[in-house]
Amino acid sequence: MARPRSSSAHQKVLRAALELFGERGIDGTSMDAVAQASGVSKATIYHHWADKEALLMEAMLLVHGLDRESKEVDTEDLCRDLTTVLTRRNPDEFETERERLTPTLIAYSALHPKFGKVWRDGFIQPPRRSLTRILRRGMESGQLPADLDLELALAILLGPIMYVHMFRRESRPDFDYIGSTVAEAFCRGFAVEQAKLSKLPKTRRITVSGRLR
Amino acid sequence: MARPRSSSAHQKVLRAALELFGERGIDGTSMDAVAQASGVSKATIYHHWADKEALLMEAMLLVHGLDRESKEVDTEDLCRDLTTVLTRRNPDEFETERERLTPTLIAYSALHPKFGKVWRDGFIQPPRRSLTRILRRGMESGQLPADLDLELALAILLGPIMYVHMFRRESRPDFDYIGSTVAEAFCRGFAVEQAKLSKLPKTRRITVSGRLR
DNA sequence: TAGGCGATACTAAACCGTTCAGTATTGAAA
DNA sequence: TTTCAATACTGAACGGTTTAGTATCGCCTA
Repeated sequence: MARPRSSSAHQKVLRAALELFGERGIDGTSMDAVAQASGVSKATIYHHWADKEALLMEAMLLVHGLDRESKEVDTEDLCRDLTTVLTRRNPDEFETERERLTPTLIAYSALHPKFGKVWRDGFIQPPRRSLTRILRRGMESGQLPADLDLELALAILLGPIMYVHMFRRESRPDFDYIGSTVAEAFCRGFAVEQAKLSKLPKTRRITVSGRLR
Repeated sequence: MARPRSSSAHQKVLRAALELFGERGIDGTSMDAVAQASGVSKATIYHHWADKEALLMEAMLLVHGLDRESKEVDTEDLCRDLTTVLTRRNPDEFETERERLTPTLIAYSALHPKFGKVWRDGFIQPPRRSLTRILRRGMESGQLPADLDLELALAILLGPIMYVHMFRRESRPDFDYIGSTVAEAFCRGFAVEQAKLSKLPKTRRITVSGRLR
């Protein structure tokens, strides 16, 4: 028909929104500020997005990567598979923005359950599912204890990475290094062969799913 | 002089603020809402605190426990010491409030560096220091590799607990269980005796401070 | 009787979302 | 190639709401 929407304006707004959301928080960023920073008029912004939340949602999708191919890995080598998933980088170009946005999204998700569900389903669950599949295979093949506490295992694998994301941002840590180290430490700590070699007295053995025995 | 300030009003405001900050976030909580919820007039609130940030600060101190005895532990048993620190509960009565407030504080700290510094110095650093001391002893005594990457070790120890706090709040996890399991897994993964028994091929040995060799 | 207290009104600023007149840009018909 | 209708964009203004913080009252108590 007639004039199509300017995708350049669309992109400029998204970039500016990302920048500002990360810098000042979501509540701390007014639509006027987005308009000014992007150079796109507020009226136009409201033609492209219904409201601030819609803009936030698309910005989040952009920064987290829209594709999210969650290719599965299965190389028989438990530790290698875990490492692969834990060191998998997101399609990056928005790494900085994502890093800065993450704390804000955590808080926002805690306060807005609806948004939180979308965020978690889209970006927290996928790696959890990949890891879960690998762990289950390990349990079935006997490499891991059959009564492994999955929830705890996921926390042990993903927690350190999140921790570093959260508190060591300025020191620009090497996430590949962390991911592989965590995976290997996990395997050492939980793989059945290792457990059998443990010299820890039985009373302090880890049962992993139950408490200490 | 004359009439002293009502400590009851003071407490009521703090409690209400905690409740609301946790429930709606900091930016999402107006001083009017605090006044209404506490039953204390806004004028009185501003007699007790200079501004919203001062109120937030005191509320945070309250919820995190003002005392914070950071008793050191040293029982020659590395793993036991780590477990002790990781399962140390805070003086509780405000557990619920603290749990709810944490995501908000993470975001707020990321956006307000000044506040963030106080928060981290007060409540993130102490356990880190305790653990660091224990880890150093382990390195000196030879129980841990001399070139252990402290930053990474801290992430591995504290990350899983934070992860569970963050994402598994509803499932009411048992933090003592997590703390002790993480400590023991860490010891298995990194203690030198265990490492020597490792059957992993040398090329996949973990050097812990450097990358993979 | 000095000063804390509650109630309420107030200010100045910021916010979101809407509206509108005027201008620029487009695809398609002529 | 020209024309034209349809739509997007700008810039500015505006309404209604909310905010942090101040000010002004009497009332009440240590």
